Amino acid sequence: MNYRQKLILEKLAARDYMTIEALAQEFGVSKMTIHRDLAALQQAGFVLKQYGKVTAMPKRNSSWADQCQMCGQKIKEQNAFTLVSAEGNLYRLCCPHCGLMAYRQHGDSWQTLATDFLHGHVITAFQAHYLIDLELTICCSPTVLAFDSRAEALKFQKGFGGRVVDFYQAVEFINQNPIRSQIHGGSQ
Amino acid sequence: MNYRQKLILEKLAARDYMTIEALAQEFGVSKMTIHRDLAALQQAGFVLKQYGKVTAMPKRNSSWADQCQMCGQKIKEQNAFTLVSAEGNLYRLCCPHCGLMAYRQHGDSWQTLATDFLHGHVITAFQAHYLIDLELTICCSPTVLAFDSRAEALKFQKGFGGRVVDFYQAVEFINQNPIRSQIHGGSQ
DNA sequence: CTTAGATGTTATATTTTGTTATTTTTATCA
DNA sequence: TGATAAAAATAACAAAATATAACATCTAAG
Repeated sequence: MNYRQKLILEKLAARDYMTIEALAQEFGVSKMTIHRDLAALQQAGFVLKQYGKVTAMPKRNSSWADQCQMCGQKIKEQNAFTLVSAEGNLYRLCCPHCGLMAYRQHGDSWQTLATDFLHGHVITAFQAHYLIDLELTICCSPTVLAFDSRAEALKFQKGFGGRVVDFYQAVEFINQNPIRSQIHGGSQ
Repeated sequence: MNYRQKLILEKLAARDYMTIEALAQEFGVSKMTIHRDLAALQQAGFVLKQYGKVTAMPKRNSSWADQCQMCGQKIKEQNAFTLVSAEGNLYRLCCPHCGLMAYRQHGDSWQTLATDFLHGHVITAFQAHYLIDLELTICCSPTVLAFDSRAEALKFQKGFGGRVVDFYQAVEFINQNPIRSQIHGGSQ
């Protein structure tokens, strides 16, 4: 990353977004050069290029939301779900149920993280095991629980029933089960 | 380090960056000589050469984050990962899992440090040995543990399974996001 | 005088940037 | 919708800026 690219990031930190045109003007350089800078920055995961403008990727260590952006409930770390959409928006959800719904809405996500329900550690959502259709309601209904270990998920299932599925099967499950609270209508 | 090189460092401490051209002028010396000075300073880790410009390396005594900048968890020193990117930004991560993910994002980094999981001392990440695919979850999943000694990593592996790999293999492991129905399947 | 180390000069390689032509995306209107 | 125009992105190439290598020159110490 060169010095101009660093400056671009600093400018972006202050504003909401910037146009390619404006950046080219400010640095007295061609738009092509800015395009190249932004391509590099996007490659490195710092910004998001968007037809004429750039937005900064969210800083994930600041302003950690404590309300679910899907259903509004207070988020408990033990069950939390985090999603960074391809558009660069950060979503914090209260549980895999809301997390998977958000994933469905924002589809092509840049990063998706779930929390192991038993140990409370963070897991890559794609690799997690999900327990659905179980005889227990935690947080939202229909309840979905995330587990790191399939063995533990199966043990949990012994007591509470349901099915242990992978990420995409869980998304499919959410798709088929109409739910009550939905914030945005936009889906593709 | 000669006297002129010491002066270059002093000048850089004051400003954000300097051009090779300007330095050559200020010292009344050819650009080639400045190039040689900067090559030496960069070799010693004091500056960063950047096609026409030099910037000083960051001072690492400032604002030591205690939250992982990848997943947000509180950082335990025993497992911490530190990354100084080429442009001088400091990243603190909770474990090698997040550390390697950050490395993937920030690519060519100036300095990358892991912590030996058993003894807690800092090691150069490139020289460390990593245990992946193991039957134990620490901090994040998929768990990656860093060891200074390969022998100790192998002993650890005896009990908890997994594979001992080098830095680049570990990065490769993190790069892959396989959708696996079973994580702790004892793969060798 | 000889030699080692530092510096300068020149030629060549590499990187970065700008320009143009072409393709892709978005907006507009019937 | 679907056709069309406008805006923006991309690719390919040429030009400019910078870096590097090889060698020449200078200086100081022995």
